[in-house]
Amino acid sequence: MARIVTIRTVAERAGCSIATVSRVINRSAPTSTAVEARVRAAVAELGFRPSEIGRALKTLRTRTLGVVIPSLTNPVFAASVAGMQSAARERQHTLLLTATDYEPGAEAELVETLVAQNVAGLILTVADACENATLDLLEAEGIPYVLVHNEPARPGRAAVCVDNAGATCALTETMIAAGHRRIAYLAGRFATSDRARRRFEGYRAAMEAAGLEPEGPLELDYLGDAPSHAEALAGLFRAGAPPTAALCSNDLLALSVVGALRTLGLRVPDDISVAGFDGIALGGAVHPTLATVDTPTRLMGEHAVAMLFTMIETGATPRVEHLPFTLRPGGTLASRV
Amino acid sequence: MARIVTIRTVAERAGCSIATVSRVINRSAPTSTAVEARVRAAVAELGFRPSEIGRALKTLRTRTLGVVIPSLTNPVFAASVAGMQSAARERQHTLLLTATDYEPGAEAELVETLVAQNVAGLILTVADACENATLDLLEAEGIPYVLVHNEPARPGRAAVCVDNAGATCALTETMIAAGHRRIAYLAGRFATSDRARRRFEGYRAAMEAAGLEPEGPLELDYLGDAPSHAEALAGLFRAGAPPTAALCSNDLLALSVVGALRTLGLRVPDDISVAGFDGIALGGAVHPTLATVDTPTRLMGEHAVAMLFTMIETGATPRVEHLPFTLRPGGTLASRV
DNA sequence: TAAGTTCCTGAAAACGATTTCACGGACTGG
DNA sequence: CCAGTCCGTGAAATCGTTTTCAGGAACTTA
Repeated sequence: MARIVTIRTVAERAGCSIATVSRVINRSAPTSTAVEARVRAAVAELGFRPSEIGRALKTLRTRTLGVVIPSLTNPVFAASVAGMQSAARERQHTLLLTATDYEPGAEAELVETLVAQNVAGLILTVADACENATLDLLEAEGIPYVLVHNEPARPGRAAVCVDNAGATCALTETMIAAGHRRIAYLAGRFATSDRARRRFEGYRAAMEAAGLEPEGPLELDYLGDAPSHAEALAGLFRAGAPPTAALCSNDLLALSVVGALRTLGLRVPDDISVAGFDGIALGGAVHPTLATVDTPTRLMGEHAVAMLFTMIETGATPRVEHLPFTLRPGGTLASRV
Repeated sequence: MARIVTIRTVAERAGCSIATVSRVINRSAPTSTAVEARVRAAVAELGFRPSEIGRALKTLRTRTLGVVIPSLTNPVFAASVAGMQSAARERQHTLLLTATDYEPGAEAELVETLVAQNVAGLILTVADACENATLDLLEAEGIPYVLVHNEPARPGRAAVCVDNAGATCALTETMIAAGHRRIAYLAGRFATSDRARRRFEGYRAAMEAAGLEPEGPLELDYLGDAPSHAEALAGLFRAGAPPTAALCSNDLLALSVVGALRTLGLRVPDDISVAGFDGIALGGAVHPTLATVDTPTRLMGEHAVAMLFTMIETGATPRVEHLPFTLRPGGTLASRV
């Protein structure tokens, strides 16, 4: 039923060949004004839109970018995808979106699916940006890609990210300056996030620089709910000297931790301070507001698309772009001086 | 560079024709075990994946579903897209995702783009499901689509949604039962959401049934921030008899309103109760927790995909599927008895 | 006027798959 | 042993574009 009007229909109507129609549509070669007018009229009357598939088959290039993220449920990824979508739309491209749902083997499979669709390029957030056979494959095949959120240690991989270690270091220094000495580090599962590892490094560096003993990390199930977190956290306070502050590897975790602490009868920030990482919008809507590292999530998505396009068009060599972060003060972080 | 290995390469390697390779891959016709083994070996050795584009051109049908939503930034839409993605993946399909960013003319343009890509079907959340030229166009072209979140008054449009009016009515009744008499209704811009209108109807019905005077709706800028909301809300309380409760047309608005009320020096729920609609996860993470209507957002996305597939495969006639909602009690809603 | 340019146009060959059609070989049954 | 079936296979057409190549008309220039 759909797509009954092809370039051939238009050519017939305009009384010319399909080659000429193609030329008019793409302005790929000069045409006489008379013919051009007839073709444009025919296109309008028939409501013709060239099939992206026919075009893609010939050129072996689509106007589509493949996206692989862990999950849309995390507002961080949702925001960066929103940025990608808007940047892609500006360039007349669309997004082929896939999510791994934190399933280990899914990355490779999804990338394969996307490559089979001849995407012009890929934007990914992966579990591990260093040892990653899938990325190696993309490089071997010469398919351009950009990482978002990931911060590859190894050079040669294109990425848009923040300085995770530096930001966490700065945040930790702020906590230390506020008088905290025993600061716990809570992380989502390291296995699914090299970012959590980088952030932990920043925490450790700051603690050691201040002559303090870094703890943890205490790994919490990323997908866990507040009750399961409460149980895990209770252990921290059975010890002789409980922490006065908890640094969480991301905001979603931090919000869950605040809730869990509340169920344990602890007041935030009076009994314990909490801080997160990411800067999701809702951190500012809750009470007390969440102290965190504000990262330009949406902008990261936009920049990733921009970088991907320059790679596609100019064959530019991959590079890592660090976007600025800011420390966002919040009610969950109190002074102990 | 990419995709140098085609079905022809495989045929050569396996010593047979491309037709046979196609048959083996798709099991579309019986083949001798010897040939089949050779083909499978060749496929594996060469790492061949059939081009979706070549396939699509011949069959005029892709394994892709087009999605149009207002914005990924709203967790409601992010969650339903997550559901779509997972349901689509189960059926070996991918999502071509687009967002209007609440821009009025964008719907038509995005649908056109998606149709040009020969999507197998579309899933949309539109501003107005009744008077909608874009949907009429899809019907005229015979392209299957399913609405999500929208609740079309007019029959003949496929949709997955909740009973917006009924749910709001039930929520309003709960508030009335809790002793509230003056209940304000706060809505995002009606222009961009027929859902907000349906919900308001439910509120009005419940108020009138209880012999109370419905108010408003007070339209707040959906994209506005807490300060701008605070200003608008201040007016409500300058009047002689301020409301004791505020019903918001969605959770994001409700959270923002709670924050705005706080800046006005009003305590929630002591001075005023607040309730939302949608049931976003973060409503349960804040303190006090947000009273709301819990809608199965992710499930709606999954069901939309399921419905779309039955329409595609069996040509089933469009129908509206109502999913159940539940009233979620929360700390923002206090009793006035 | 003849020859050489330029410019516009159309015929036809891709691109990578699916699918129809026909053919040959290996059966089966009388 | 022959006719009739059946099954596996390959050649070729097809899907909707873009692009190359060559030809013809309309010029310019000598």
